[in-house]
Amino acid sequence: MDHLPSWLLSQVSSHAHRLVTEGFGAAGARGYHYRLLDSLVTGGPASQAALGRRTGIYLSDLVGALNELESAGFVRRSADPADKRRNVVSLTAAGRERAAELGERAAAIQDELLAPLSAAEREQLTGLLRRLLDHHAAR
Amino acid sequence: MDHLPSWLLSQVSSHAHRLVTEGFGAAGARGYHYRLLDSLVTGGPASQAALGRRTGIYLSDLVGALNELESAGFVRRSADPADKRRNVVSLTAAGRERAAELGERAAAIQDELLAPLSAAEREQLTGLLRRLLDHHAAR
DNA sequence: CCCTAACGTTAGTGCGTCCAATGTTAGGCT
DNA sequence: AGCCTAACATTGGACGCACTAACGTTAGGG
Repeated sequence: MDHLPSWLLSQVSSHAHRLVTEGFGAAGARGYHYRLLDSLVTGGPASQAALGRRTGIYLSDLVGALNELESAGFVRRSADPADKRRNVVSLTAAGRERAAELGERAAAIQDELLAPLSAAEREQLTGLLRRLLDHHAAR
Repeated sequence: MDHLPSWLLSQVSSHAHRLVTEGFGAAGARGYHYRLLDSLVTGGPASQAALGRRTGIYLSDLVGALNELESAGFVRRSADPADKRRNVVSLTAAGRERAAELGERAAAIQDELLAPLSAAEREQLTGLLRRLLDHHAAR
């Protein structure tokens, strides 16, 4: 069975997931929080629908995650004057700090996950994964 | 964010997971079933504890998965005469057939998942993943 | 002979992904 | 203008997988 890439992938991903939930969990966060904050940092404010497209998170799950981030003061929902259907989600100052904090944790997690690989191998891996992702993300 | 391997890994793994659950789900199975049947084919009969070690499935989850496989007639639990604590889990004839059927599906899923990669690249990928897995599986 | 460890089982948690249904608002078509 | 369809935010639910805690039973070593 250990010859099948999907098995390997799921096993490695399971370890990765454990590292991520441990690392973020120790800070009282989870994967969705980081994904959202990071997307807001690099992509700017956006409606929830746009945020969902950017992060790959389902709209229904986004609601809950944003509720958590909002009541923690990291994020703000404001009505879009140009389109009353939309909430414009943006970072607060605290949210920007939080994003930086979680970013550092993410880097540490990265390092632990990829510990056995050289820098060149890490790039190889990300290149291959990226191509797989691009292929499948295109539906 | 798309520069972080753990993000890539989780995204790719998410697509892989979707393909797997779709592929197996269409046959009324799920990942645990295939993992277990395959492990029984390649590793022979074993106690549940040993099976858990071989597949990486938690003992507690194994119970449920084996219940499903057993009531479908694919697997048999028999008391180990040498150790009354153990159940020896073994394949039935139907189970062997089922394993072959799911194996074919697994191969098709593989192919779909790795479609954009050449044979050499697939080996590169599995090599890298395997090294990550070995590193982290060693606790 | 007792203590500890291994075994199988039950129950419950958490995260991430996904689907279905609802009410609201925008925008295109006629 | 009015209608219809699509987009948006939200709720409530489901499932797969990983993981923990607790329990009773049995083996085996000190």
